[in-house]
Amino acid sequence: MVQYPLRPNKSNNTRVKKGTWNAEEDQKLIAYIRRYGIWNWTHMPKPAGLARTGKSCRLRWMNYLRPNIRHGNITKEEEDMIIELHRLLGNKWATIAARLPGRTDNEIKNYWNTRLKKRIRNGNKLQISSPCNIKVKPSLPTIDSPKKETDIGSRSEIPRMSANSFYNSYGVHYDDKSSENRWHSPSDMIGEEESLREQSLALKDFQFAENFGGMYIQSGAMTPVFGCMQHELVSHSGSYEDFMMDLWEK
DNA sequence: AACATCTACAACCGCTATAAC
DNA sequence: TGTTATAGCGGTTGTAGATGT
Repeated sequence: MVQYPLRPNKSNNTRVKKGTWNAEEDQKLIAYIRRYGIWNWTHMPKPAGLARTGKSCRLRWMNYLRPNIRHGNITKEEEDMIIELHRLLGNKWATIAARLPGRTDNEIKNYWNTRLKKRIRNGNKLQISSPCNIKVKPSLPTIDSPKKETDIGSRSEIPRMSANSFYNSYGVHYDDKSSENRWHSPSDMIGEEESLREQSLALKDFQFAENFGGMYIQSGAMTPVFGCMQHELVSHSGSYEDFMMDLWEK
């Protein structure tokens, strides 16, 4: 869509392509991540054979190529959730996106800016067809820092560990040992029923979902830092504190 | 049919947070 | 403690396609 010319990259004098990604570039990025995983966005483009910045690769992956992205129209239910969550959180697009499985922050931001905002501007009240029953509670403290009540929705709500950027940025985990040699996705691993259960959790307990959302939605399939699989996250029967303690003791 | 305007959305940019050194 | 590298977020831009005149 957006077409930009190749520009010289100041740092290494290579030419960096900008603008819309084509199918060949998508294939290169997918193939590379399938083979090597995501180790460093900045240094990935060159070995992947892409004349793109790491930032551009990350954006393309996160917003379009990542498994489990839902392409297509926003449903009425999703719209209701966006409206309600925006009312509660403001422009915290990433946080709102974490409540809507398969939707990206960019997509939600665009939807708001191009459709919903206009309705407000025109003086039409945004009516929610069915209440979402979302309650915002004071946040739980994170592992390494106390929580402020006003900090709802910020990135700091995701439990931090030394390698936090690892699971934050790794949209997926590819298991070479898998006999089927294919991507794992939350629905692959935990099944539709568990996926629905997770969504239900998200609605029932905002904060619980906040912490799960950071790991589950952003990391896609697995949290290697914790050494546990997604189905362990969603099937944990105890409280959030119990869950975190279990992880630390592992 | 030709042109103007609008809409949707992919992708960019600048900034901040965090980790590593 | 300061600096640097990296990832992530939110605001904004640019353009293809749709719609209106």
